[in-house]
Amino acid sequence: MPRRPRVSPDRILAAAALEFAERGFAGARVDRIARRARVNKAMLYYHFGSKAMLYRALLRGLFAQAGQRLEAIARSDQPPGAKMDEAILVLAGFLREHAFFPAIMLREIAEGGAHLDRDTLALMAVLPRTIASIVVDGTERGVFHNVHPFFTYVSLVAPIAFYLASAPIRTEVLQHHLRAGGDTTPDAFVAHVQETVRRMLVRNSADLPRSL
Amino acid sequence: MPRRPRVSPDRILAAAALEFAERGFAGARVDRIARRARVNKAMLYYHFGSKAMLYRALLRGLFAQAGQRLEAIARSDQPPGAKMDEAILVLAGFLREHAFFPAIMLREIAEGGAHLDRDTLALMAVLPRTIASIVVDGTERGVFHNVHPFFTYVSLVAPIAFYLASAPIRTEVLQHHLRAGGDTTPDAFVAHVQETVRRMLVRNSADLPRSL
DNA sequence: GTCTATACTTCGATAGAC
DNA sequence: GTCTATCGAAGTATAGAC
Repeated sequence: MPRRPRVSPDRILAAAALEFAERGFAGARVDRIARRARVNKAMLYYHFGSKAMLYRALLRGLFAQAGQRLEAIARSDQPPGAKMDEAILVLAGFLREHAFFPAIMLREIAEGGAHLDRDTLALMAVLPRTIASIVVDGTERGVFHNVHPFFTYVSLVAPIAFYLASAPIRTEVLQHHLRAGGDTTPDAFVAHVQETVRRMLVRNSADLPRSL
Repeated sequence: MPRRPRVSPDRILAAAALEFAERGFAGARVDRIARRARVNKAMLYYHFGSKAMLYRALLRGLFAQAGQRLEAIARSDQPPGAKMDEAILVLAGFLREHAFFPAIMLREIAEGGAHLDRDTLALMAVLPRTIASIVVDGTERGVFHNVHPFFTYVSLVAPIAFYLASAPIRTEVLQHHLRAGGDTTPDAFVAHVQETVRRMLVRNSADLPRSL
């Protein structure tokens, strides 16, 4: 059973990810994507049909994978607090593995989903729903403080995406000697978000790690 | 002393704000901005020189105003905890007054400051620096837990900008019956961020409001 | 300061050979 | 499946009259 050649589409998707992250949907140039993928433009259209379809194919893959990882954690057999800790770690890990993804997320929020179809939107909605399910579970079991499930999602995904996507502008600001941000590492920031969410959700201070 | 006519430039800036927020720098169309401002394109170029200069003029004004409001709070005579509470309220208030601003902020982070000059970058950097100064002050006075000042800034600005900018996509998701987010209000979300940051910064649980 | 008409460029997409 | 060449639309910017 001969498998279809996957190398060309995959290289195009990888190139598109970089281009869309750096320039946004409107700013991305199909010629540049093709060149970066070392494929000619006609090939790109042959595989994906249009710029918009290429964009959606990219986002579907990204959100599907991220959603699956989070859902696995939600299904796992751990106390809610541990699930939340791991969810933050895994989501941040996914965004760091795909360094172009944070910028695309921020842009897509700002864009209001203008270039997305129903399917892609549905895959995107898995993320907040999964985090919300962990929050609801913890609240019902009485181990979490009563916090709005969707607010919890925003409180963790926004800082992570914002922090990771802001690396270029922080470098820019540093080069101009404007000093805002200082020295930080992604590891430290993810730990900070975990700690923040723990403090946000904890019921009694006895459960808090270290010194509150 | 005759003052120059400010109505045309102001209308152009207002129209540009909407266009850049909805479509981003690359997606924005100068024709559309001119039409929305009810001036012809030549007028726009007469006042602002180019699309990029118009964009920068808009961002300078926005960040200058926002920065001034935050700095006034930092200078005020209040305990650090009250300053932080008010800083969040005022920053969120500013973003809500200028409903197009959150989307522009997210886009500019993703863009890596590509269309900004040194001046605009400097005005932008005032925001994290001012929040950081409040955190450092509170930590030195011993009323705040030792949290990274820049992390604190990201932890409050990112959720607020993300939440406010996500209104269109949340509406979109709701219309497709995908249910993620549910019923929320900006007021409730801002209160949530205040509470989150309080819990993040508080030293002893006795200082925590309500039941922790 | 304000307008119309247009020059010049870039971009998404496709035709058609192999 | 892969390529070259190119079309037509859309975009930024400006010339030049008033």
